[in-house]
Amino acid sequence: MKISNDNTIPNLINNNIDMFNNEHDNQRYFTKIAVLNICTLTEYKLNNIFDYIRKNGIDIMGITETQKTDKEIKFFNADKTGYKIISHNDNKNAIGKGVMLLIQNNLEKHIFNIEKINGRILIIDLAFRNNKKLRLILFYNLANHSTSVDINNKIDINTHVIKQIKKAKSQKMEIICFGDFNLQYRRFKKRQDNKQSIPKMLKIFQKLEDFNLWDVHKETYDMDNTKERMTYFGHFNTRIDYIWISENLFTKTSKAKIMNIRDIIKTDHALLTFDFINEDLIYPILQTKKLNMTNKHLIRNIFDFDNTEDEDLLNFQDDLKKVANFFDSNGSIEEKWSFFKTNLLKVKQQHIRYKEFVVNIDNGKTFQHIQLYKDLRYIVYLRRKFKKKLSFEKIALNWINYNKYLKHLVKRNSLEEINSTYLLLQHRISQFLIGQYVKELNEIYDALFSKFSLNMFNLKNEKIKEAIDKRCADLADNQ
DNA sequence: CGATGTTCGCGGGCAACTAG
DNA sequence: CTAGTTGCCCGCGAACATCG
Repeated sequence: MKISNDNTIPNLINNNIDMFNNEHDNQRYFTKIAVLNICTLTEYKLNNIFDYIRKNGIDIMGITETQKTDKEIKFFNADKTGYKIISHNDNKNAIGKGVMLLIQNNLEKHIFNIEKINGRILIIDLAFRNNKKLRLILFYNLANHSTSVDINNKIDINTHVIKQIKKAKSQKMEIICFGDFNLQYRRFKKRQDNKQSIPKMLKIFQKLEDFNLWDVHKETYDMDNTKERMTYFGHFNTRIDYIWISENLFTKTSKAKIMNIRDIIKTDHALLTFDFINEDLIYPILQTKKLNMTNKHLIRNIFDFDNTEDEDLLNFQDDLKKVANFFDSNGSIEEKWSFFKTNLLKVKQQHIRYKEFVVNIDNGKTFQHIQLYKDLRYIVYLRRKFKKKLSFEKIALNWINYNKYLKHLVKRNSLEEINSTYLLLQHRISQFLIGQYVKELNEIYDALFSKFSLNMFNLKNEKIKEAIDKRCADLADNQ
């Protein structure tokens, strides 16, 4: 098991934020996710669920098999305080289908995209600061697969899910894929271990693993080596409910549980929960984008015939002739190309020396990516937030994080003259001093700007000098 | 929702001008 | 000479747009 070495430890900063909102102690630090097959939703059950999630501080709760239309759920008389309901079902034929998501109000406003498929899949995309995105995929698969039609439908649902995961991966989103899969991992594993062919239905597990998603409960309980924990208690007890999450989330997971809450809510499934440290996801420390240092110079290899020994050149020609005999002039253009790539290039690399050639990326065009410019933009961004009432409140709440970053920024640009300003020393900020804060931000801005323009000036001069030098060299060569 | 980019109108600052 | 007027430029922020 590979885990990246990001050992995020709870720190003082976040504890302070907790104190700020003293409602639930850990709420701000951990985000809790749960999923339950409700086995037909009723008004009574819904109220019980709300009661339960409020008590346990669950942020996002997935419910499967509601068997109720969106309208019916809308008119349930339930105390929804603090949460929003997003339900989805096939409104013509709601039986045996229906998924629903209960999401905390302060997370709900981060939603920027909702997709609903076949009354069985509910996809919700959330966006957070710093280009962090999270995709929730809640799904409830067909329960029976006795007929070939059912099997095909089941596979169809699976492919939908896989497609959406693929899309999310390509957009670098974190993924939580959870729900009642109605498929047993155990069966997949057995087939795989015995090197038997895997039924199409079960291939979804293969895909999930290929996408580097983790079955959080399997890993937490170490089910591969110990006894399996069941999630469904019917004629046979089986494990068919899962929460699969992307690697980054998995590394930040603190707890994962399979719980029996059947004495509170009547259903034949267990409740699955897990929580993760949300520090870098939902309440991040503000940062501007990091510079991509690896791409600063493009290194290309160029063959250097002039400096290659004569002997090697002769060998090269001999080998080339030998290889050329295998060339198929009737082949397609792709075949010819791959022939060239695999054979000729190989021979060339064997005999001919090559030198490294560094391609400089034009700095003038990439000035927007230098740290100084980013910092400059950051000040503008911060100043704007200060001036707006709503965003000011947000800043006030998270001031310690902003303050920390601002201090970093000042230090990074070694703006000594700014170091002792009022703004940087405050642990709390007051709305009555906004004018003062903006003034000080302007000071920082001015200092940064003068540095920036100096930088640009130097850069420009360098380029001019470069151009002149080059011309001189050309001139000398020509004479 | 958040990040980023773009457009556009407003007002301050400044210079040139003008009326008293 | 001075106080007020006009016109212009520029920077800023609000608002809008776009993407994911």
